[in-house]
Amino acid sequence: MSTAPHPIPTPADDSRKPGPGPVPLVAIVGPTASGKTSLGVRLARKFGGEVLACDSTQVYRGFDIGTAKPTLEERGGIPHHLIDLVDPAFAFTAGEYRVRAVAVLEDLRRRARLPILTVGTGLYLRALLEGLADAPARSEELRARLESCADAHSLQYLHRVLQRLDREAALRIGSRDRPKLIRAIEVCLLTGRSLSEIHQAGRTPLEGYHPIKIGLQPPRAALYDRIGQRVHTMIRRGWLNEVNGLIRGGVEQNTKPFNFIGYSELRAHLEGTVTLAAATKAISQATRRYAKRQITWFRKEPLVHWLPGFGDDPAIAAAAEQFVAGKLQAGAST
RNA sequence: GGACGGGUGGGUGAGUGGCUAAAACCAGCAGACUGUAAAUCUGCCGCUCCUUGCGGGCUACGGAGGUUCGAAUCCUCCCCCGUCCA
Repeated sequence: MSTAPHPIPTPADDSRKPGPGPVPLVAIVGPTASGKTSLGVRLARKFGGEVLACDSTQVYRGFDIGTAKPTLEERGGIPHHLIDLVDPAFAFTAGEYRVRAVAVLEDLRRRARLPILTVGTGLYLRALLEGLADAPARSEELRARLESCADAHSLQYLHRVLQRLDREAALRIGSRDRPKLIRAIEVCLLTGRSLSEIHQAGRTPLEGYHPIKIGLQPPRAALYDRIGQRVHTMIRRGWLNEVNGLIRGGVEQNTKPFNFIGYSELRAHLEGTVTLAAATKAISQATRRYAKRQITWFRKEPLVHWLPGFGDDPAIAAAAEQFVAGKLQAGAST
């Protein structure tokens, strides 16, 4: 047992907070290709749940195969939420995700269904569960100015600007980390307060849910192997056609989802710049690096019950079911 | 058979006598990350020892010898690869 029990509300708590008590929420974390989708559907079937994707890429309409969006068949009749929310030109963010996810959670609560999150994007899970600081959303105009400022001068220049605005953030953020520099400066200029100050003020965590977190941790070599296979499968399923359709449909090359792993590589192949073999190799490699970053992030995630294999491995799935059943029972008996 | 070109650390590849455990890039590993996060950034990356230091030892540039205070770098022979000529 790698998780500590969740705090059980005492009568005193209940009297202070009238209304329905905390409700369980299952989150399956793990790197790409670890079998989260399959496990999510299985748990949903078993426990009367619905799946919520927690993935920054699956929210984009039209980007299906490359983002490993579950097919209708894979969904097995289980409702899936937080998929296909926006068009490619839209810059979807963690803040936006939180708002949408909370709405879905409330809906499931009303209908007494168990939410099951399949989490590929650690930041989004954190934004949902722990909240984000009270910082403003991105401002496209301001960012455009900061971007051109970075181009005109240098990233070092932006870093010096940040030093003046927010010494602490400047120490934390590398002088070559463009997106983070820009966000920190953006927040300072928008609010007149420093990002560090805003962070210190704290976050507002999600209330009324107690998370049951399961982590999938297949052996590294097996995971890398499966990633390679999956890239081929995706191509066999028509990923190239998908990319072709997006291009012909007028989706701009510089939109956010076109920079997801695979899309730019396949676009290059369609334009004749690289062979399919080279593109495939590059995609597998990028996916492996991505999986590694996810693993690094999830290692720090608190209170995760780790299982040493793929989510579609029957033994692992059975262990997950057992764990969730135990947690649900413990929660129900209070 | 002859003429060239080449064999460098997991890969590509720089390096022509000391500043070289050997550039750079890739792969790999580890880490960071509060509104672009499938993004972005950072560190490590021959082995080993300790008093963890711009520290010591060992091994390393196809192989074996040699020249030299000192060689991945020069010489000799051998092996292998590529291109061309027969």
